[in-house]
Formats: sequence, structure tokens, C-alpha cells
Amino acid sequence: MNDASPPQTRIQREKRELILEAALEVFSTFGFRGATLDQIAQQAGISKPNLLYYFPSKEAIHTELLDRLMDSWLAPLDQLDPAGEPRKELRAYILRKLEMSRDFPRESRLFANEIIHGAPRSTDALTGRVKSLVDEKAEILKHWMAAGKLTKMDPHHLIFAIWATTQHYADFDVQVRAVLGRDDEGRFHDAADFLERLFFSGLDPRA
Amino acid sequence: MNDASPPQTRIQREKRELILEAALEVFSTFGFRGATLDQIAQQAGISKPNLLYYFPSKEAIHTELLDRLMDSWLAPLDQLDPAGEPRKELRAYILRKLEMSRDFPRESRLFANEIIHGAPRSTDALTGRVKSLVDEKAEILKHWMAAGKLTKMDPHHLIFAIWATTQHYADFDVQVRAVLGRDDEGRFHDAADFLERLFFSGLDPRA
DNA sequence: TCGCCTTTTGACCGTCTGGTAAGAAAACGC
DNA sequence: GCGTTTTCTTACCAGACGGTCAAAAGGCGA
Repeated sequence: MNDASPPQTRIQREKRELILEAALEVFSTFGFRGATLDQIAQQAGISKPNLLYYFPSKEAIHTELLDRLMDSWLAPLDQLDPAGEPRKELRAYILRKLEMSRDFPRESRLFANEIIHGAPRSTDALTGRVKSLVDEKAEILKHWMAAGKLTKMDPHHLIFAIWATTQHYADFDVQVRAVLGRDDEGRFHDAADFLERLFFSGLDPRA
Repeated sequence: MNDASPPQTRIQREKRELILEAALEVFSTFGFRGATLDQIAQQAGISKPNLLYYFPSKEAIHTELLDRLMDSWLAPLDQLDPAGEPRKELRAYILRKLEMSRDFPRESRLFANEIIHGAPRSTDALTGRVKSLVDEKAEILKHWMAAGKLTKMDPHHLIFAIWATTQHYADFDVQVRAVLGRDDEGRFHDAADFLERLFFSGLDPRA
């Protein structure tokens, strides 16, 4: 009966969460076009019209999911502390991102799917929030490099490399598992070791 | 009238190529479910029934595309020469992969899309051709590391890191462009510089 | 128990989509 | 030029999909 801001009864809050959880599962597996409302409703254990009682459209569910996702997805980068010790900060950032790939692979895949298809529903966020935050943190990296705390390299591309290598373990999980052999349960641990070595030492042996 | 191996008249060969080219464009942009036969037919400049005269189904087009893709996609890794100079070989591999992301982004996205969605049409290839080749090349990397030519690190994860960082520039192109600022034409050049520095020196400054 | 508001459902609709049928139009061998 | 095969088109279909509607069911205060 009321409108925007906190429009929720207890049941509405619960059901919306239930639906978003189900939608995350289905969207991350089949993509936006590939997912159907029937699938999401079934996953949530409710009927399709009931689902549409809580969200006006398929698109609305997807959008809400992306909106919420964006915050938690940027959080690790946001935590990069300009006052901290450079190498320690970066190591922590890389590990946090890797942990997110391990613990929230569906979120990662949802996001990856959106970007691969040209970000039709989140271009604004990319040129806005994402770009601002990356620019801000790139500046910090630049200062650290100028101060001789890190090897000089393009800070934007460094952030891309951290995203790419860590999210790879969520987005391309089937491939990683296929190549490593089916039941490699230690892959995230190995990845953590590897990434630390790669990012901080590189391949050139002289130490 | 005849059957399998070289079943083609000149027109059939040409039209099939035309269709595959159109399908690559559409599939890589919208994904398998997101693409429609009408779209592909229109892109190819023919009618939908005519398209289905050359391919039995939507799935058949996609499968053929993936099959062809796989070879060229693995080619750079295949060229890694066990007899070559380790750092030179790896540098060449990284650059070749980056060039492929620059020159064939549609192919990269098609592949990424397939993997993200759980590789429903190419699991065999992953556990077969891909795994074999990666295992073989990982062995080479291991020897190089044992011989002190490269820093010791997990060779499988090293290959993943090369895939992730280079393909990122094709698969996440919109994001890269959004973050760097719209018309960054030098991004592939910068990426090449950056990746060389990252992979060979790492972030720890001591040289 | 009654009345009111919220929640849920079954039936339905228009559109889109992959795919088919049947015949017209080219292309080609002779 | 003619008959045959290949190529292409118009019309169509059955199922799936996003979404609507009216009414039933449930929750809850008085």
C-alpha cells in the first residue's frame, strides 16, 4: 500500500530474499536469457504468478541482483588502505578476491556474464562507481610505486590482472577442474600460493 | 546426396562459411540461448529456412563453431617449444595470447560464455584435448623451473594466469574500456608492457 | 466470528522461437 | 532447350516464455 523506501512486511522481506537467492542460482548458471521465470519460481518453491507478485518483471530481479552484487564485489578493493604497508595491503587484496571466488562463485559468474554480453544493464555503474574507485586506488598504487615500495607498472592493468587471475577460479571453474583433474580440492590453496609468488616474485629467478 | 566427409559443392562451402561467420557474431554477443536463428539468418543475409537448409539445428551451428575454435585457441600453447629459451618462449606465448584477444575477441567471448555456463557442449574437449595439452606443456615448464631457468611455481596455475590475464582483455572488454576511459586505443600495447613486467619481474622491487 | 488486507493460485494470453512442409526458382549437366 | 538436382522462399506449427487477471486462500485484529 505504501511506496518506495522501506516498503516491506516481514513476509515480503523474506520472500524477496528467497526469490533473489533462487534467481542468483538460476541466472548464474544459465545467464539472463537462458533463465526462465518458471525455473526461478520452482527453485524458490513458489508459483510464477506469486513470484511476479514480489517483482514486477524478470529484468527487475536481475537488476536488483546486480545492484546488490556490485557493492560486495567492490568491497575488497575499497578496503585497500593507503596508510598500510604496500605489499601487505596488496597481498591481502589478492587473497580476499580469491576467497570471494571460492565462497561466492555464483555472484562472480553473474557479473562475468553481464560484462561479457556488453553490460547491457550496468554500463552506468562501470563508468561511474567502478571507474571512480579504480582510479582512486590506482593513484595509491602509483604513489607506492613512486616511493619505491613496488615495481613500477601500470596500476590500472595491475588491478585488471588481479581481477582476472582471481575471478578465473570462479568463472572458469569447470575448465580449471577439468584440467587439474576432477576432484582437486586443494586448488584454491594452490592458487593462493601461486598468485602470491607470481605477483610478488615473477618468473625471473634471481633471489 | 552423398554423406559425411567432404559433402560440399562450392555454394555449400561458401554459404556455410557465411553462416558460421554470422553465427559467431551473434553467439558471441548474446550467448547461445540469447541468440536467435532469425538474428543469425539476418546477419548472414539469408532467410531462416535457408539457414536451416545448411545446418540441421541451432545447436549444430554452435557445436561446429566451438569445434573449429578449439584448435586455433590452443595453437599458441601448442607452439611452446621445449627446445627454446624458456623466458623467450613464455614471453612469446603471452604475447600471442594477448594478440588473439585483440584480433579475435568474438572467438574468446564465445568460448568464455561456454565455459561460464558449465561447458554443456564441450566437457569432453576440456578433459581430453585441453587437459592433455596443458599437462604436456606444464611438464615442460616444470623442467625449466627445475633447471633454474624460471622461478618455481605451479605450472598449471601459471598457464591459468596467462589465460586469465590475456583473455580478460577480450572477454571483459567493456569493463576495461569503461575503467580506462572510453577511447583508450593503446590498451593492448599497455597491456603487453604490463604483462611482461608482471610475469617476469613481479611487484617486489629489487633489481 | 466477522471483515479486511495480504498472499497465492490456476487459467489464460500474445509473442517469440526453433523447426517443418511444400513448392517455386536457380543452377547445372547434357 | 530440357530434365534433374540444388537452392531458396512463403506459409505455417507446436511449444515455450514473460506476463496478466480474477478469484480463492490465508492471516489477523476487533
